[in-house]
Order: sequence, then C-alpha cells, then structure tokens
Amino acid sequence: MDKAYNFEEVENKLYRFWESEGFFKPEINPNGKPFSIVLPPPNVTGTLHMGHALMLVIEDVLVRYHRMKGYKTLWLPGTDHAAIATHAKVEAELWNTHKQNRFDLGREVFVRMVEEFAQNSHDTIANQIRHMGASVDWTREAYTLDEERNHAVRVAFKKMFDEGLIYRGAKIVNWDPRMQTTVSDDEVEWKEKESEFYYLQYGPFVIGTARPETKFGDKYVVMHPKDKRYTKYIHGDKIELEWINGKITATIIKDDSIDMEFGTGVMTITPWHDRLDFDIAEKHGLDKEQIIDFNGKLLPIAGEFKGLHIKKARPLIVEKLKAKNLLVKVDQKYIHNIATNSRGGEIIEPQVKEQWFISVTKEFPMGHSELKGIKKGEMVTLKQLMMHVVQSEQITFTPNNFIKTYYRWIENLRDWCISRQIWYGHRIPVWYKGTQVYCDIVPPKEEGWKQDPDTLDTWFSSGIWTFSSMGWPNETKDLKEFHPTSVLETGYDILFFWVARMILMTTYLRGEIPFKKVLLNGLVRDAQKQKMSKSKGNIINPLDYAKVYGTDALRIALIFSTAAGNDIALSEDRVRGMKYFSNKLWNIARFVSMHEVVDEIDAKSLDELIDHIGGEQKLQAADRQIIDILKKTASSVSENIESFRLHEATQTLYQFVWHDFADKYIEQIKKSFEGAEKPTENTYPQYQIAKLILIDTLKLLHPFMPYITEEIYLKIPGHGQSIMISAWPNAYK
RNA sequence: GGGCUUAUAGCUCAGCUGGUUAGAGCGUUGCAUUGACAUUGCAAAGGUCAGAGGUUCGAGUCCUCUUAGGCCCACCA
Repeated sequence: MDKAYNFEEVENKLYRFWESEGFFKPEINPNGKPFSIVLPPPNVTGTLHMGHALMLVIEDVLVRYHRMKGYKTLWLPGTDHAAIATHAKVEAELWNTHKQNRFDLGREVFVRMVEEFAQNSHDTIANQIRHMGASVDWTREAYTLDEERNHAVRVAFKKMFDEGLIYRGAKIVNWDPRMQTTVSDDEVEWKEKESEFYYLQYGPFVIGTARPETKFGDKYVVMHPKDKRYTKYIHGDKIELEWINGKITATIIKDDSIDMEFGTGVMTITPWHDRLDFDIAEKHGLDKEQIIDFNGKLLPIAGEFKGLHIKKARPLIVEKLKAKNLLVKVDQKYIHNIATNSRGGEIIEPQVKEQWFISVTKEFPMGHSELKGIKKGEMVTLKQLMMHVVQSEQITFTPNNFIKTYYRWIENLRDWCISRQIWYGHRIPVWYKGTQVYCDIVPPKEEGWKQDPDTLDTWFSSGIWTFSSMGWPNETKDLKEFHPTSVLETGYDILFFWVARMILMTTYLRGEIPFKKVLLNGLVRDAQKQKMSKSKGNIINPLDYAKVYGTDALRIALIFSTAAGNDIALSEDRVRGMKYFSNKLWNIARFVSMHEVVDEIDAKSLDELIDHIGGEQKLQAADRQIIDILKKTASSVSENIESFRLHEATQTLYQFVWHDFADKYIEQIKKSFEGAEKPTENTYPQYQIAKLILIDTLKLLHPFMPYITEEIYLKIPGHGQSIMISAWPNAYK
C-alpha cells in the first residue's frame, strides 16, 4: 500500500466503478425487503451548500447501511425547478446585466432563458452530488418540471378541481408589486422596521395608522362592542365627516376583533389592502375598494394623488392632512413588522385578486384508502388527513418535538394559494372561453380557448414528489415496491413548505402516506454558529473542504458531533481532525497488510477462524477482548443508525478504531513480536485476527466513509467485489 | 402574544429509556518515540453538569420556578 492515502484519485475512480457496476440500483439486492428514500430535490438555483452536503451524507449513510444489510434499496435522485426562486434569480440577473425584466423579453424567450440556467445548475448539482459519494440511482433521476412530472401535476390538479378542492376565488393575497406575482403565506418574510405612526382626526374619532396612503377609501370605522368609551355609537350608524379629499359618510361597525388597548381603540378599515380588514369586511358584508394598483400606484379614488407611487405619495398626503388640521400627532419611532417577499425582498402589498386555492377545510368523501383509521367514502378534510396520519403514528418524526410544531401549523392553516403570476413553472391546466372554464389534462380541442396564464406554486409539484418521481399516475413497478417510502430526510426549515404539503397531497391523491419516518436535520452554521449567508460572506462550498481534506473527512465531520435536528457549527478543525482519522485508518491497514499470512488457514470471518483454532476459549486474552469490543461496537453502530443517532455511531467507531484497535490491540501485537526479523503466523494467527477485525471495521465505517474503506478493502487479499455490496457485520455468534 | 429549544472542561459539542470515579474533538502541559502513522504514542491539568426547589434508595438525565440565549409561528390598525 502507498505511504499516503490519495483521496482525489481514489474518489473519482471509485465512484465511477460503483456506478458503472450498477451498485446504486436496488436490483443489486433483488430479493431483499424494500427500503426507499427519495432525495429532497435541490433547487436548480445554482450550487449546493453545506446543508445539502449534510443531507446527502445522512441519507447516504442510511442507504449504504440498508444496502449492506441486504435490503432492496432505492435512493431516487432529482432536482427541483423551484419556480419562483429560479425565476427570480434569472430575472434579477437580467436586470443587473441588461436593465430588462421579463416583460421586455416576452414569455417564450424568458422561459427559455430560465430553462438554460436551470440546466446549467442541474449539471453543477449533479456533479456535486457525485462528489459527495452519494449512492443514488442515477438511472431513475427525475426533475420536478420534466414531461412526466408535468403530466402528474395535471392529473393531480384535475382530480382536485373535479372534487371541488381546488377553486378560484377573489381573496386577499400577498402581492409583490415588483415581481408581479402573489406569494404564499409561508414565503412572506417579516422584517422589523422603524417608521412614523400617524394619529388622524376621523370625525369624532382619532385613528392611528402607519400607512396614510391607504386611507382614501376608509368609510367604515370599527370599535369593540364592549368598549365603554363608545357606547353611544351603534353598529350601523352613519356619520358625516371631513376626510382627505372632502366630505364622506362613514359607517360604525362593532367587531370584537378590535384590541381595545391599542391606540384609541378605534380604527378604520382598508379591506382591499389588509388581511384583518378584509376579514372584518367579509364578516359584515362591507364594500371593498382597491386603492393601490398592482404596480404600487394610487388609483383615481386618491383624487389629486392618482398615479403617484405610494412611496412618493405618503409625504404629500401627510402634508395635506396637516394642512386640513386632520393630523393630530405623529409618533416618530414606531416599530412594526412589514411583510416582504423572501424570494426578492420587495415589500408585499396585500391585494384582492382572483387566484387558485386548495381548500383545506372542505369536506369530501375519501377515495381509495390505505390509511389506518380512514375508510373509503368517509367524509374528511385535507386538514383532518394531515392531522390523522401523524396523530395515529403512521408517520413518525425524529426528533419528535417537531410534531407539536406541525400540529400548530395545521391548526392555523388557511387555504393554500397555489397560483403564481411568474412564468417558470407548471402552467395551470385550465382554459377559458368567455365565461366558460375548462380543466383537463390536455387542452380543449375546439378553437377559441385561452389557457390560464398563471403557473403553479413550486410546492404543488414537490408535494407529489415521492410518487410522481416513481412514475405516477401509472402504477409502476417502483411505485408498488417502494411507496410509501421508508424515510424522508430533510432540513427542519422546510417542514411546512414541503413535508406537510407532501402529507397533504399523498394522503389525498393516493390514500396512503408518503413516508413512514421523517428525519429532520439541523442547519449547518459556521464555526461561530452564524447562519451561512452570502451577505455575511461566510458560505463554505462543501467541495472546498472535500478538496482539501477528502470527502470522507467532510462526511464524517458533518455528522460526528451533533444530534439529529440540532444545528451544526462546522469548524475546519473538525474536518481536519477527521482527515487525521482517515490517515489513522489507512496506517492501520498498512500495518496489517505488511505481514503475509503464512498460516495454514485463511479464514473468511472471525467466526471461522475461532472455530478453526478450537473455540473462543483458545483465544489469547487480548484477542478475546478486542473481539468482544468489536461485537459491541458493531451492534451499537447498527442500533444507532437505525434509531437515527448517527453521531453516536461515528463516535463509537472513532473510539474503537483509534483507541481500542490501534492504541491497544495493535500496539500489543507489535510488542509480542518485538525483536523478530519478520513476524510470522506460526500456530497462532494474530495477524489474521487483526485483518479480520479490520475488515469488519471497514464495513462498519463504510456508510460514513465510503471511499477510503472501499480502497482499503479492495487492497486486502481475498476481498470481495466491493465493500459496498458486502454483508454488514452483524452476524457474530 | 403562542409554541419549540438551548445552558455540561478554555472552545465546539456527545451523554438514548434516571444507576458505579461525567465523555469526545480541538486547545493546554510534561514525557517518549523515528520500520503502520509526528496527521504519532503515553500521561496530566481542567467541570459545584446556569440558579433555586421538588420527586426518588439514587438526577446532568424527570417535575416546578427563576435567569440568560436561540429558533419558529401569529402579526398589532
């Protein structure tokens, strides 16, 4: 063996070897029980980050372990078109380089541009996945926006449309005036901001607002029915008052959603541009008027301010209010939260707009059901399905405290707005002709139908990923064999976005769960526990570490020190330490292979060897001891992997390899042969014991450090075809 | 406002269902060693397990409260 382990050379060589031999395919264990994971498809928005690396490692450990245990193991790879994220990225770049937006290019040209970008990202990402050593079955790769998946999306949409779960409605949505699209509640990011807070004279009342530019249409004044200050006003009373652009008639509304403690306890409402106001208006059947257009400019209702952008209009409006003596006072340092689009950063302007929604509270008769406790024909809602499968423990969570978070999210869940006005994504399979609406998988044959211009929220297609990636709606062989999947492993930050949506879509569309176990990993932070972000400049490309210390070192460093679900502070020291560990392992192998086996027996396993020498009692004390520790290590590693305590498994292995095997056992062997020219086996095969212990150790380490273990394994005389497909060492007597 | 979560050696963290002298990596100190490995070995220093109370034969581990962080959700006109 070479003096040093050359990981660069080995990694490329071995990955190609594994892949070309078909070891990543489930068919390598044709008769095993199925074990399946779908890779959370990375967004094609650029390159993979450390979080992806962690995800790949955890999943690869589970997959390699099960494969060695003889399971028919499928790890299905793919990438996600990520609709808005990819679209935003390309449009931003277009603006930076050419000062153009998508409307300047037109739909077709722009989409082609995004597609090209997506393809490049895909290629980079696929390469990175390979570098990490991920044993995914590339022959089954899928994309959330390829033709097959598009078909699946249409089928899913149509079914939900036909059953009335997808509906079109004018509701208040989060509108991004710059990107010209709606975004879902989950995509809204709230940012704290300090601004002025104005108190305005509204007839006999004083009302407070941070947004005077929305107040033109305010003709309802709302107070709490129990507020003693306002008992003389009765619900429905009309009062005349002077307002920004002249006299108006206001109507008194009593509603208990008003906070009596806040300000004067009185407010006016702007139903078109505020969710709470919208709800109050809906409740009492009040008028709603649009004040701001979809570009953020004031409409004719604003009178002289018409056509002005709200940012420019505000100071002018305040000035006018002041001149009219309607401005009572201004608080300067009012801190409130403003809604921004997490995909672009623009301030969200709530708007009432016709959009497509999935109803989570509408009752429908359950279709085909393999869910425990829910029968076909039973009336259910999507919310109930989502709750049920977790409450009944058909799906379990690790760490399980996330269950509570999950429940709370569902309890507060509103109908899911699934339409977007961006261009990159699955086009909504609905066509219009006059007032007619047509929904189908294929366009209507007659002329004159126009397709809905909107695209679907990216999470719609990711929601069906566990089965669309296996060929649904066709009942494929894979689907029958591998669905529901065994484990869904992903970051806890997309619990709502993705995990919950998959549960929703899968229980509804297939009447089964998407996965049996959910394993959530934490965020990878830098050594100072800072979130990695571009603006902080502390992003580490996983491959940078892999290049310096080897992929194996990076892999085991990522899982060595942190329990599932906790955030990881990844330090370079840790990765370097793990490189030293690879070196240790390499040198153990060198030592063991230095000595030719000259004994009459060349045993294939420790059991065989022990039998040969006449039973365990014939072993020397040191040998018996190390074999004993190995057995304990093996069973604890298996146990820890199965219960997702991967860090425990690696710590146990580290301890065993370095401190038990190398420091104690091998040092002891060296001593026992001290002075000898060249150690020989004689009658007691101690080097064979060491070799066999090494082989089992390599196997136990293989899921974590696939490359170096394989490289050593292949160098040991009498090895098998590959450690990847060798049997997991759990069968000691 | 609601929920989750963290506080263990100088630093970063393990410690699963409560059970003998609390562990690892890095760092620190001393010694050794150059035929597997200096990316080494042997040894050492270093912790009132945030604080208070409780349950228990026994608590870092369970319960209550306090203090100080972190995260998520809701969103205040």
